[in-house]
Amino acid sequence: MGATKTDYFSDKQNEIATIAKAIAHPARVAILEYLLKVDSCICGDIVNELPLAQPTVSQHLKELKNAGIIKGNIEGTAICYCIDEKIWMKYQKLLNALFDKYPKDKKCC
Amino acid sequence: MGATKTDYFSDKQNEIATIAKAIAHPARVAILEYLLKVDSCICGDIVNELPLAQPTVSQHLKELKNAGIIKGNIEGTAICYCIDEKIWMKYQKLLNALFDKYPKDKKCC
DNA sequence: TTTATTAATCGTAATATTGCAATATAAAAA
DNA sequence: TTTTTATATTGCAATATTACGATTAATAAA
Repeated sequence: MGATKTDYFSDKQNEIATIAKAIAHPARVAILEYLLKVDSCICGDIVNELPLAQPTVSQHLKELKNAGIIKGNIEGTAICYCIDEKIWMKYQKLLNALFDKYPKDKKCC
Repeated sequence: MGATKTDYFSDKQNEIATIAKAIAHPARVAILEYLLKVDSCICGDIVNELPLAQPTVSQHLKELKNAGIIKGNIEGTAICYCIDEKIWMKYQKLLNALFDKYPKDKKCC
């Protein structure tokens, strides 16, 4: 098979899995860290920052865009990428909500 | 290809990607939420909780174990699963460190 | 010992992901 | 218009993931 049975799970469970999937590749982590570091829109030098071919980087950018994490504005020939603050905060909250569920008073193990 | 070029990225970037990958499936999110909800070691009823076949659940449990997130103690015929608190907290911190990098005073977009 | 019971492993099919060369697209520069 | 520059898309090969039936392994119960 290979296809995830998303129908069997709740919307929230699928959403968390989708967020995690977007971050589940070191190249995409590197892209996000770079966007966070430069603290501005990046026009064009993302490909030069990564040790991957241009089509590969473009594909990873597409996945981040599909997840809503980043957005791109056309700026002449280049495209200006940056993190979507609203979605970024939303995803942080969703992941934290999962991690915060750990009980304060553990009863075993 | 299909194989991630982990050599090209930093240990931290790979680590974050690995954590995210472990959570990047709704079944694994469901397993974690269940373990968090019952707040105790679970001996045997994880398979019944999920809408997937036993070998599939076993495989997902294996991935969570490989990521270090859960641990299993043999308890008679059953196996007692629970979340590894230390790793759980560590992963929360690592993900939060990434999300917290968002600049307080954004300069563009 | 024989018979459940529970979970892991094996084998395999279907699908997804990763990566890149080649090509296409679109806008700026000459 | 032609050329350059920057990014996207296509097509494909290699590998990974997801899922499950069949089987195995290990312990408990009869």
